[in-house]
Amino acid sequence: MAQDSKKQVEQITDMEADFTQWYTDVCIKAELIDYTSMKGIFVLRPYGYAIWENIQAYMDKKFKETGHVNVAMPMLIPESLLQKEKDHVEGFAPECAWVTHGGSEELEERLCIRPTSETLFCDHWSHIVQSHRDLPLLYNQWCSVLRWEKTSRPFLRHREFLWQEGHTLHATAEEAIEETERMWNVYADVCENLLAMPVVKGYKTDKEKFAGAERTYTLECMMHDKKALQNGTSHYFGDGFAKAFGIAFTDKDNQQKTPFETSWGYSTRTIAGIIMTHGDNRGLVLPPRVAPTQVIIIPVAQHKEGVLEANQKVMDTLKAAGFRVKMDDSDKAPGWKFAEYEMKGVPLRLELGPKDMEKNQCVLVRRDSGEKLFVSLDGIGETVAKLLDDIHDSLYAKALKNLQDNTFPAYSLEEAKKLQEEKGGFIKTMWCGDLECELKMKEEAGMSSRCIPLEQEHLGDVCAICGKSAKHMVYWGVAY
RNA sequence: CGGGGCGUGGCGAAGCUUGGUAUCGCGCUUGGUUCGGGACCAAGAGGCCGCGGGUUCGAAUCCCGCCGCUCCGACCA
Repeated sequence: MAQDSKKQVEQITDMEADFTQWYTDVCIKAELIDYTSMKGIFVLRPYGYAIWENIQAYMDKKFKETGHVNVAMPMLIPESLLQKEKDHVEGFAPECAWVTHGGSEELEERLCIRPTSETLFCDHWSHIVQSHRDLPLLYNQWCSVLRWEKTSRPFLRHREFLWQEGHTLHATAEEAIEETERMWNVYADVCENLLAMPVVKGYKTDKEKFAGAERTYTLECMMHDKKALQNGTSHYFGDGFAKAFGIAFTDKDNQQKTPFETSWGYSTRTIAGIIMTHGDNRGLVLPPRVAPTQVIIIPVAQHKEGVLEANQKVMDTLKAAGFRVKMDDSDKAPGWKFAEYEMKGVPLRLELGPKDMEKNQCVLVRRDSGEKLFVSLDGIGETVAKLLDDIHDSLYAKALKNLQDNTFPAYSLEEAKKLQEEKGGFIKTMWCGDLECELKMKEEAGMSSRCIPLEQEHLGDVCAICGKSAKHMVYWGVAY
């Protein structure tokens, strides 16, 4: 037994010993991802991709319910197009990859592989928008984008990554702002109700906002190591892009007007969030609503008469009830299977052997708590449904506690620095709104502003950094 | 882009100091015994030792150059 448990811990580095290594181990050993011969470009393996597919299915439904349609834009952006909006090109040009040749011939104009598609949507819209009757345009696309990052890590920062990018165009600023906030709320719903990840909702400071945006709304999550992960952003562009691209429409009053734009994106980065929010030293812990397999059935003593049939019957019942269920009837030892599916984060394990068959019961084991339950096979569907909901709720509660327990107010730069060094997490302070203070916080305490939360608290009247009159309460933290 | 670490069957490593037939564990294949927390026995398969050059009778090992991965910084919607 001692040897067995030793073998288990050798598989995955303890997160307390080396959080970074733990994270990488989980990504690889849970078979989410594989490295390729290209730096920063990864294979999403079937199990990892299946998580994304579940997120995709949930989000796509929400997008369509809120009136959006999917489109497919080109992968390449001519340099001249990218350069039309000044802030935008300054933000993205340094990390663009360029296509310079077609076959053996050098191109007259080089083409950027899309790092994001604002410019493509704008160019397209400038062709098709004429009347107020053409608005709003509520578009979304599922695609991959390329950003030539200097350092990369699985899910957290890829050079190529999968995401969705929504782009919308509206007749009025009010409508566009409403849309930006609507999609921000959709993202919050995804985080909380699908992924069991509590969020801090707020908007970015000027320093941290998206290149070309007037306002960036963000969702900030806290990871197990108390670092911040930005999980979904929604941008209000005003009419800046529309003006730069010459998009105009004739309004009801026969006046030429410039429309207002939004964009919002959510990427596979969220899978890093799932891992670092819920995972433990045995591996991945998946929230039930995105888990590719919600219940893994492990027949015990499967060579004995009737065991496989009994297990098959339970699987059929659960499948018919709409659960994602698998049975592992391979000839591996049961202990191996237990460890394997724990590493892969399957929320519930169902064991069924001869002893259970006699009693018309099975064993259910929760991945999140390890709790072992002996339950009747009658009404197994209802039992599983309730347990999966319980697991979701307790994962959320645990993550929320981590967020709350590690968020601290500070009233001076010195205090913020000390809190960051000793405790980590989110530090909230009052702030005057000046860039210099933001830079000073980064310089002295190593923290960037995470967001100006929607729910403001009055911690005092003056900026914790410079002592001048305060404008907002800000969350600070070390970010991924 | 700066600093550290590492490149040897699928994975993890030993061998390198002191040059001389490619080793070990896990995994994989086949057969058998097992089966309620990572089973056991037996027989097998699998290698441009990261790449290129040099020294040498002979290089995984020594020398020069390059490439890649990884961690920590800086940078990053």
